[in-house]
Formats: sequence, C-alpha cells, structure tokens
Amino acid sequence: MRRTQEQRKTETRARLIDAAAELFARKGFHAVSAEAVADAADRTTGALYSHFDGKEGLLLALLEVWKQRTVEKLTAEIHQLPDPAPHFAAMWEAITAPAEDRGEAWLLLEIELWQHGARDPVFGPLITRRFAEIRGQLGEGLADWAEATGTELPYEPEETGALVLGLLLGCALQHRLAPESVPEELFVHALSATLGLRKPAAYPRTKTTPKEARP
Amino acid sequence: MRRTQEQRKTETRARLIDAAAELFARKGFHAVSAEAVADAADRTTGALYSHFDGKEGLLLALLEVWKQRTVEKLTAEIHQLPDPAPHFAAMWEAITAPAEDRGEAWLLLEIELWQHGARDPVFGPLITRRFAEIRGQLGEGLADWAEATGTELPYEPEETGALVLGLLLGCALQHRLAPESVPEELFVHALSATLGLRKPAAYPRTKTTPKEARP
DNA sequence: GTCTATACAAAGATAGAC
DNA sequence: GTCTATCTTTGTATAGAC
Repeated sequence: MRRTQEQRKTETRARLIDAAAELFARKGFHAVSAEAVADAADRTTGALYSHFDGKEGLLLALLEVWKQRTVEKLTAEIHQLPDPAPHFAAMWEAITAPAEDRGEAWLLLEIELWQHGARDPVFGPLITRRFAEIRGQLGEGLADWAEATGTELPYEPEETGALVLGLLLGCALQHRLAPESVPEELFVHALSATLGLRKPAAYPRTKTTPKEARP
Repeated sequence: MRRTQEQRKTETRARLIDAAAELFARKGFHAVSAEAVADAADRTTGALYSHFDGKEGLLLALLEVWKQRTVEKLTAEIHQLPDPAPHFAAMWEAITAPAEDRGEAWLLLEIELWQHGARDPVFGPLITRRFAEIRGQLGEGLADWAEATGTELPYEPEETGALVLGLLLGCALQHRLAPESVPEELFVHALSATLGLRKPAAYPRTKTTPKEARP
C-alpha cells in the first residue's frame, strides 16, 4: 500500500484544481475564498496551502492544466475536414454550451484568466503566451487545411488565428448575455466571410421563417 | 451661498463615480475596497454609503453614467462618412488607446461589467440591455451609411452591430495582451471583409516592411 | 452632507497535532 | 500529507459628532 499516499496527493491536487476552475469561473477569483475552494474539493485550507501556497498559486496551477485542454478543444482536426464551417460550428458549440457541459464555465474562466493577465504582472506573460498558442494552433490548422484543399487564405496563419479567436470570443461574450443576438449560423457565416471562404452576401435571411429552422 | 451644499453633493457623486470607474477597471470590483474608492475620491466611506448605499450601488450608478458615454464613443457620425473604414479605425483607437486616454480602462471596465452581468441576476438585464443598445446603434449607423451610399449590407442592422462589436471586443482583448498580434490595419480590413465591403484577399502583406510604416 | 470611530464579519495565512 | 485551531489583516457597514 505504498502508493496510497502518492495517489492521495495527486487526487487532492486534481480535486482542488477542478473545484477552483468551477468556482473561479462561476463567481470570479476574488469572490471565492480559499476555504470555499477547499470545501468544494472536500479538503481544508491547510491542504490547499501545502500544495499550492495559496489561492494565487492555485490559479497558476489551474492555468497550466487548462492550457492543453483548451488548445485541444479548439483546434482538433481542422485540417482533416473538406469544409471548415462544421469545425467553426463545433468550436462555437463548445464555447456556448450550457452549464452542464462546462461550455459556459469555459468562457467565464477564459475571461477571468484574461483579466488577471491584463492586471497582474506575474500572470501577464503566461496568459499572453496562452493566447498566442491558441492563435498559433488555430492559424496552423487552417493553413494546413488551405494547403490540402488548394484554398488561398488572405492572412498569415497567426493573423488568421487572431481573427478566428477574436470573432469567437467577441460573439460568445454577447451570446452569453443574449443568445438570440448571435445565432450559430451568423457566427459561422461571418467567420467564413471574414476569411474569404464565402461571399458575405450569401447569408440566409432568417427573418421570414424564424421557427422550424431545424425540424 | 445656498447652492454650496447642492454643489458639494453633486461633486461628491461625480468624484466617487469617476474614482470607481478608474479603480474597478484597473483592479477589478472585488479587489477594490469601498474605502479605497472613497480615498481616491477624497471622501470617506460614510459619504459613499450615504450616496450609493455601498459598493454595489456605486457600481450600478456607474453603469448608468457610462451608458451614454460608451454608445456615443462607438457610434459617433458613422453615416456621414463616405467610407466606414476610418470610423472603424477610430473605434479601434478609442478602445485600444493607452492608459492616459482612458482607452485601456474602457475595455477593462467593459469586461468587468460583462462579468457582473453574466453572474449577477440583478445586473444581468442591465448589462444585456447595454450591449443590445450598442449593437443597435452600431447597426443603425451602418445601415444609414449603406442607404446613403447605395451599398448593400449582407446582414440585418442588429446582426451587423453584433459582428462589429464582436470583432472589436475579441480583437481588443488580444491586443491588450499582445498589441502586435492585432495591428489596426488587420482589424479594420477584417471588419470590412466581414461586412462584405471589400475583398479579403486584398489585405496588404506587411511581412516585408515591418518598420517605417508611419514615418 | 460628511467625517471619525468603531462594531462586526470574513478572508488569508500559519503552527502544531495526527 | 492533511486536519484543527488560531492569529492577523482587511473589508463592510453603522452610529453619532460636526
């Protein structure tokens, strides 16, 4: 039973990080006490401090863990698809998914992290790198797709990534408050138009048949 | 001298709201104590409580004051211009301006308000309305311009507003952390392309001459 | 209408037992 | 490695003087 302690250690870290992600997203970093995180993870503040040296350290660790998850989530197998539009739709659904699927928390946590990056000199470079990686992966994925299909993209990969991420975040922010203000089709179509993959004028008018869109 | 007390009252409100805007943007609502706001406004917490009934009330009042300012800032005289691109550039500069011009604070405060709207049931409807108003004004402004110049926009006014605001916010978020990742020209060009006002492929490659862009 | 002083609550952080 | 108990700091909110 020598492994029990090691396991416990790992599990505690994981539990604390999961609880922190949930709470920081839902209530915000400053609105959540270290004790609340510990309680949610079925541990105590003592354990939290011994592992992460406080709330800040926990946020830092959380950031590391989420780095991979996010990038993977957003960039999975773009270049394998004949048309990137379904992938844009998948991205959109991942980030706007209702609470049970953590999509809602995803956006809130991402914004929470951005704020810390914009305000805290320690977090700044870390979050900046995080966003750069996402841009890079998104851009590379689309560049690969373009090459495979013989399409010409009007921007450099990193620029492409910046625009995809920008429109995604900006639209998701609005969607979170007023879902009807940015329907999925609008986002997907606009993104395609932005990247020159389709004519903006081809956007379907939904004014006539708002219901029965998906029978 | 009967007016002195009335004046003092008005000035105190203004000072507190200004200080709150500054501090909430720079450090975040929860990270700022009521006393810190009062100090920055050269008043005491007593005055703050008598006027706004606490920090929450102050945030609420701040929201009201900023409602007009923001909309005006983003939507000034679009329809008077022959080409909306300069207006997009002006919007971009307003939101990405360095700290002295409050541009930096603008974005941070806007995101701060969004978070409260996404989390607090009381603020939710207020912030939602705020964003809807901005979308409406942006969309109407561009619709007016389109009509005046005989241009055809591919989206309904509110949709247009959502896309402009979305790309603006999403790009500004990234710009705040890494200014070089979203140059002004990229944003302006992409937005024009999104709205079908110009061909995406016409984007100028700046790779060859990164310096000497503005002598 | 504003200030000083203060009560009261909550959060961050640590020391020592298990 | 984790928990209990506790110390210290900080913040919210109010009561009463000016």
